[in-house]
Amino acid sequence: MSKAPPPKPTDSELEILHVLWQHGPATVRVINDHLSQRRQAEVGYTTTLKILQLMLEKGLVRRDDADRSHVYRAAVREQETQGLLLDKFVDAAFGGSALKLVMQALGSRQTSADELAQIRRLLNDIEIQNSTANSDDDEHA
Amino acid sequence: MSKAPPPKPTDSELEILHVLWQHGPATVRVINDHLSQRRQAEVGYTTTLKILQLMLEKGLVRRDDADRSHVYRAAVREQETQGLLLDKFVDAAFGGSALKLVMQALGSRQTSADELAQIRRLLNDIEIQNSTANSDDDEHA
DNA sequence: AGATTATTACGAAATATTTCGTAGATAAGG
DNA sequence: CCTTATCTACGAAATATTTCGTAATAATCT
Repeated sequence: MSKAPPPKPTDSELEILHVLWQHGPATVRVINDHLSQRRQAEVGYTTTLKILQLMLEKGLVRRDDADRSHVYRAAVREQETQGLLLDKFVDAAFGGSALKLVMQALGSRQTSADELAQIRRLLNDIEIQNSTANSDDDEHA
Repeated sequence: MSKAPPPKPTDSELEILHVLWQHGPATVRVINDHLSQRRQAEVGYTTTLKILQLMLEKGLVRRDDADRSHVYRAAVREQETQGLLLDKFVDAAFGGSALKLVMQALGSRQTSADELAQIRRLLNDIEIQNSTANSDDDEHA
């Protein structure tokens, strides 16, 4: 009885997680520099520090405080976190229909031929999985 | 000079918009009943009223106050609103990559054969549009 | 009419999130 | 050693969102 899954990150927390996922473990200074670049305005150093401290309490990051400048790293995986957020978002914005979301994402923006090809490959993979999983239905073939 | 596009709805506002999109114009009472059902706990009547009043100011809903019980209706379209939210979400959660979002949505959940077929149709449509839109490049053919 | 009920308007408390200032400690430079 | 810079911890202000209580008004019922 010790598992309390980390909660859904807030917007700021997610922004920090992006930095950690892409950059790897980093100090507050490094993270803050990245955030400041990503936005128009400077981000206060202690603002970033504070959010990281809150994230630590929530279990979203871990830290190594061996040195004076603590080093933070993500404690949640990118894909899992995105999956969690996606579930919530599908519910909130698309009434739970992932299909509608995909249709909207593909329909209302320009998608390159290369990306379309990737999606087709994924569709093929999924159908193969579906058919092997359903082999009871198909056994006559 | 009179266009101020309605802002991104909050979570509660979106929940109300869902009711209005599905049910059509409705009174506070009706909307509140729907919300109360959708959740575990009762929602205070004046809570719903208050949010609707704020939504009115923001231009997210319109109201007919001819009768004593005002009738509210959505002032933003479902698809447009979802598109707006999707853009923000793709940026925040997937670093701007709609492709990643689609892959995640399709990959990490079960998708029926019927849904897969719908997506294939959409992909075909998009490719046709891409090729006719690019006819400048292809005119030599 | 008088009492009860339903409704709107409005202020403000409750909650969540973001932001920053200040204090204290530690390191680094001169 | 003293000054300056950097860092952490912490409190709290600023902002956004949600929730609800109260008062005023209008409709309904007996």
